[in-house]
Amino acid sequence: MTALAAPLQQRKSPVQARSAATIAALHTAVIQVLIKEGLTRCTTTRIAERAGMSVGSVYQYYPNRDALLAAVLEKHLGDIADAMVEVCLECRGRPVADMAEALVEGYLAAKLRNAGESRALYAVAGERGGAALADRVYNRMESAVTSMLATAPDGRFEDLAMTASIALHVLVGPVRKILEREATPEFEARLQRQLVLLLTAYFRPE
Amino acid sequence: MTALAAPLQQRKSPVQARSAATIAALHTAVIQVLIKEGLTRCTTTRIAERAGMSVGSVYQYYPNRDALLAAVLEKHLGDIADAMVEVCLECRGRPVADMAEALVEGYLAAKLRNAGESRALYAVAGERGGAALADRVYNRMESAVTSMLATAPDGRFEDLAMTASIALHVLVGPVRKILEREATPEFEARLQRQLVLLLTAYFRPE
Amino acid sequence: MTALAAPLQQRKSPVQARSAATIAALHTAVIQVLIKEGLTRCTTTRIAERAGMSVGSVYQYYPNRDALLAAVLEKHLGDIADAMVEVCLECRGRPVADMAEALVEGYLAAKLRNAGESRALYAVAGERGGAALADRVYNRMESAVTSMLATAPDGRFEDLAMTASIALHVLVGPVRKILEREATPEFEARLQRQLVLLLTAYFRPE
Amino acid sequence: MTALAAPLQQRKSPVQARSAATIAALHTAVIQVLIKEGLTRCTTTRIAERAGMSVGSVYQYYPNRDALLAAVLEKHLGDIADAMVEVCLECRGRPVADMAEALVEGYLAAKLRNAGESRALYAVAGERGGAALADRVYNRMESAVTSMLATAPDGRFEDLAMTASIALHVLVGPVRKILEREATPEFEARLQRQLVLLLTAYFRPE
DNA sequence: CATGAATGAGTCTTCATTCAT
DNA sequence: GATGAATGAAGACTCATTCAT
Repeated sequence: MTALAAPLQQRKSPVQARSAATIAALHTAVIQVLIKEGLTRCTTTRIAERAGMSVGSVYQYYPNRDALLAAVLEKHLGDIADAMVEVCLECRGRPVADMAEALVEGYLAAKLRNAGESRALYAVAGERGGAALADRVYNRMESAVTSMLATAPDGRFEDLAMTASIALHVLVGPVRKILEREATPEFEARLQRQLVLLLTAYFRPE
Repeated sequence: MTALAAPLQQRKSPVQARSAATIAALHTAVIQVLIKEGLTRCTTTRIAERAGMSVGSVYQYYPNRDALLAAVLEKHLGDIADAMVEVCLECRGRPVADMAEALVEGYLAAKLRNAGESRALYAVAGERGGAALADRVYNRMESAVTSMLATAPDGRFEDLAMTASIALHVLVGPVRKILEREATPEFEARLQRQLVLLLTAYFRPE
Repeated sequence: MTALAAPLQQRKSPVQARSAATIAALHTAVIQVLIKEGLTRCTTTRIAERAGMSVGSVYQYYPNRDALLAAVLEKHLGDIADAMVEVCLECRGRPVADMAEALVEGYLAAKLRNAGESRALYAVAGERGGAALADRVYNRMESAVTSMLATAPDGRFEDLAMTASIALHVLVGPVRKILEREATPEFEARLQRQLVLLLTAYFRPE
Repeated sequence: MTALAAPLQQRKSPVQARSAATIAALHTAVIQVLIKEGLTRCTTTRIAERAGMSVGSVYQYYPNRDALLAAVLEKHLGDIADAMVEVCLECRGRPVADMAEALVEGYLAAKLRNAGESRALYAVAGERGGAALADRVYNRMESAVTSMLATAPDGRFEDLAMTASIALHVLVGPVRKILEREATPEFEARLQRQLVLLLTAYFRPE
């Protein structure tokens, strides 16, 4: 994989119904192969086989391997962003402690919902282009968080946009740590609690 | 690359002096090729060429490509860990605000010192085994941070080890964000300040 | 393309009118794709798309890709042969100088009328079977030229059939040369004049 | 094959001795596969197999298939040009009849010496880039012929350079005709005689 | 010890052809 | 008859690794 950012779109859109199912099957297959074999061995052949179709068909939907991987990553990140945006909308006007909790819980939930998928895609995101893609998605989340924070009755923000950005990126590292090992639910709970404390303290200093 | 975790050690240690220089050249070459060509095109041949030696010689020092990449990643992370451990030792007994500042500044400095290298290695770290390797290194840093925090006269830690772990991992996301784009020094300064506020607030709640 | 000579004929002849139009569209499409993409990338799908029909329909008219290409080549050569035959008929009984001029002018005109097409088909003619096909067509022209030359009042032919054959093949090289580069009209004129001189001298030695 | 003209040179030049032999083996293999299988089926794998080496080795010497084919064509044409240039040098100052004969005989000899090779390469020359390559080589021959003709005591040339060019290209068609079928020696002799007459008449009109 | 040519399995990608709709 | 998605064999090319020199 070289230029993940390149052609993200599918090639054609065959009969919608079948198309959607096929694409879903493809994405699932990518995740599975990624988990089972790793990025390097996540070849078009293996993906097609796993998805129960021929290699040629893969190329009916995506112009090349990179585009397929990028699409899967984009979908994954997009889903998370969607979840976060919703969380942000729900918490408007609430105190920062609530916001902190919602943010942490929402992000953890979204990432852990498909732990395997999340884990598998770190490799894809590390590739050329993966970062740019992630960046785009994170911007959407930052906007949502920024808007939400602005409505907090008890927030004190010296640099609102930056605070929102940090609040979000701060979650990335710890959550990845959990994902990379097999964390116990108990450990998860401790971590979650600490992250809430962290953000709450950050949002309402002193 | 398939199993980054595999054989991390070099094969032999010829006349120490030459060996060290060669290995250094190899590591540098890996970084350069990684930056210029990306992980996929970071081949043994290209690395050897860049390092001014023959492919065969590479195999004199590392059993295979993965081991070489892993060694480079390990060295990179190790250097950062070293820097952080030192920072932690220096700050023992100081107030948490100082610790927060030292931590943030130390990490940022270490990562940004070789921004290209840091950026290039994200892809390697995303591969199979990269996470395990990172984990090992982070544990060392966590210990150092834990020890340091324990000496803070004004700290209040409900869950010290976890706090140390989070304090560290919390820096990962924001710093990566900076690295992935071309951030202005001004932006870096703002980010750094916010991160210090974040950790300070976290270390001394209420 | 493997066996150009294979099945040269179309499969069926549906409502004649539509059929003819479709086939014409197909031939045009072949030429266009050939010019734009080259022989290797002149695929059935691309041809069909260019011709505004589906791949399946192409197979309604030709059993396979080779047959289609062969048909186009045959048509091209056939048209040229037709033009030459006509020229030959018109010049019966005229002096060899007139014949030489008519031959040269006729051939040049026929080839240059669709310079792109002519150029594009060289690749097809180079393939297996292309030569055999060309041979057949050239025989027709040779006959016509032979008949014509036999009526010349001032011709002196030691080996009439051979002379006719050579008179024809002699034009091939120079004309191809013109086609392959972008020749100026002025250059064309010079070449044409020289070819007339050549043939005239050949037809009436001493 | 798409851009024959592209990278004509070999990639590296390994130890000269072996290199030369390997390249020769490769060229021979190309011709053989071309003859046996045709251009389309003249694949890198088949060439390598025929040459008794692995595919990888082919790429040690040529950057891609096109470059290899182009090199073979270039060598072929170059050899012919060499022969023709020599012929031209030998005939300086002689009467045009001698020149005509030398030209015809030289070209025929050069082409028929390796009839199979000549035949096989028509397809390659038909591809994109083949023409440009041929053009370059023909220019060399044209110069030689031009120089030679200028020394003829009995020549009358209205347009010397053009005459030389035509004299050369005029041979292309008829010779190809002979090569494409299995011509009898007797037929060859007749053709040769006629071509000599043709050029002689052309060089010394009236 | 160093070198770098040779190997050949393994990748991605394309395309002629078929056939269910 | 038309359509165009599916197929999968086949091709070009790469690259980790070895080993004779």
